[in-house]
Amino acid sequence: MFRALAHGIRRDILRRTLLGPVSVSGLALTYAMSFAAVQKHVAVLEDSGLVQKQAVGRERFVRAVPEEIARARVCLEALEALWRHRLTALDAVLSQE
Amino acid sequence: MFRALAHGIRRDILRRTLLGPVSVSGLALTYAMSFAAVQKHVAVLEDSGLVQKQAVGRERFVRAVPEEIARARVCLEALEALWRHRLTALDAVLSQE
DNA sequence: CTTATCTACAACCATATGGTTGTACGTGCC
DNA sequence: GGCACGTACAACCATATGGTTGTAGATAAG
Repeated sequence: MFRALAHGIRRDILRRTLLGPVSVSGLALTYAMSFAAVQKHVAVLEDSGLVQKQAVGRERFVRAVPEEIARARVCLEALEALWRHRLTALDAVLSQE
Repeated sequence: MFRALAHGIRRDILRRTLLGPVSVSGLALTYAMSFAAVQKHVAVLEDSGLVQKQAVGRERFVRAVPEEIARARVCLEALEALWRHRLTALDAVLSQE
C-alpha cells in the first residue's frame, strides 16, 4: 500500500479520483506517457485497494477509496503514538528518580 | 519518502528506532539477512530523512525523526481533506438547488 | 601490537518496476 | 456492417530494488 503511494503519478491519480470518478482514458490524457502505462498505475492503485473501478459502457471510471487512505494515515499515527509513548515512558522513569 | 515506508523491514526499523537509538549491528541481529542488507535499508531510511545516524565510537546509532513521519501523515491528511472538501462542494451544489 | 567488532563500500546477481509497442476485444456511432 | 473509441493484456526493454559476498578502515579489547 505504501508502495502504491510511493509514485508521484499515482498520488496525483489518487488526488484526481478523490474529487470524482474519472475514466482511465481521461486520466491518461494528462500525463506524458502511454495509455498502457497509466493503466498499469491504476492497476497498482487498484491492487492496493486505494482505488476502485466501475464499468459504465465501454469506459472504466476510477474512484478513490478514502477509507484506505485513512488506513495508511492511521498506520503513521500509530508510529507517532509510539514516539509519544516513548517520551511518556521516559518521563515516568525520570520522575521516579 | 513513501518509497522508504513501502518496505516492512524498514517500517520495523522505524518502530524500533522510535523507541530509542539502536546501533546498526543491533538492528541487524534481529533480521534474517546480512548486515550489509540491513545497512542498505538504514541508508534508504536515512536518505528519506526518516532516520538519522549518530557516531559514538565505532558504532552508529540510528534514531527515528518523528517530524518526518508527521510530514507523511500530513500528506495523507491533505488527501483526506480533499475528499471532505469534495463532499462539502457537493453539498454546496445540492443546497443551491 | 594483535585481534575482534562495527561500519562502509564495491561488485555482483535475480527479480521488480516503470515504461514502451502491438494485438485483441467489447461498445458506441454512422 | 463498418469504424472509431476505450480498455485489456502480452511481450519486450532499461533501470531500480533487494539481496548476497568480499574487502578494507576505524575503533575497542586483550
